[in-house]
Amino acid sequence: MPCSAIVNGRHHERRDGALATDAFFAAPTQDVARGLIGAVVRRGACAGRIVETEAYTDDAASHFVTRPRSGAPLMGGTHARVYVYSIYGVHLCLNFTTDDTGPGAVLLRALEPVAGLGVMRRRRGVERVEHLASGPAKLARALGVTRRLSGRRVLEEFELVLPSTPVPAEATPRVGIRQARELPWRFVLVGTRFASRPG
DNA sequence: TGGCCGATATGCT
DNA sequence: GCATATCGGCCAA
Repeated sequence: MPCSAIVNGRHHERRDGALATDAFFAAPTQDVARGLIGAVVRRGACAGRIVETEAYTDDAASHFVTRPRSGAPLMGGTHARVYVYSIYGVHLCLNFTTDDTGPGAVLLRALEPVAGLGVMRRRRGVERVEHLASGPAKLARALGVTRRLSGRRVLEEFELVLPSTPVPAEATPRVGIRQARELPWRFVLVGTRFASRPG
């Protein structure tokens, strides 16, 4: 979705922002989670605006702690890598690893679909656009994520365009966890209809 | 090797 | 709002 900045000799407003770099993911995990709100992530024909994320570090709910064999190596040893995990047997969830000084990953929880809606509908088996990627496992399925992506470099598997103008986001407790519920490390785009649940 | 639990989704009341 | 399918990952034994 790149668009030229110059048309007919005049500068037009840029709708797209900067492409993310590996350095973007080296920052503290909460900053990366917050910074991804409003970004557009693309994989193949499918793209969506990120409207909900969560940060995980070395807290008690983090896979760095609860999955020391499968999750910790990526969360603790890398940034700008894909971390895919399975949950409840039949679901996959998509994370990007963060923080070049310690363990961290951001869970992508919901997208506002912007391209490839037909492919997403086929993969998900639902019609309503609000339901295509309104949850972490729905999102992973809509984008065609597989376990084989885990460990790959994020920017080799996805195109990621960061917002060009500030985007309002709200911080809330994370969803579906029992430990560390008090930490406000879930970020939701203000006013979106595409989150897994209200802010 | 068995048992428990989970960063969920879906369908039904 | 609530029940439950389903199985990978982990650990105790």
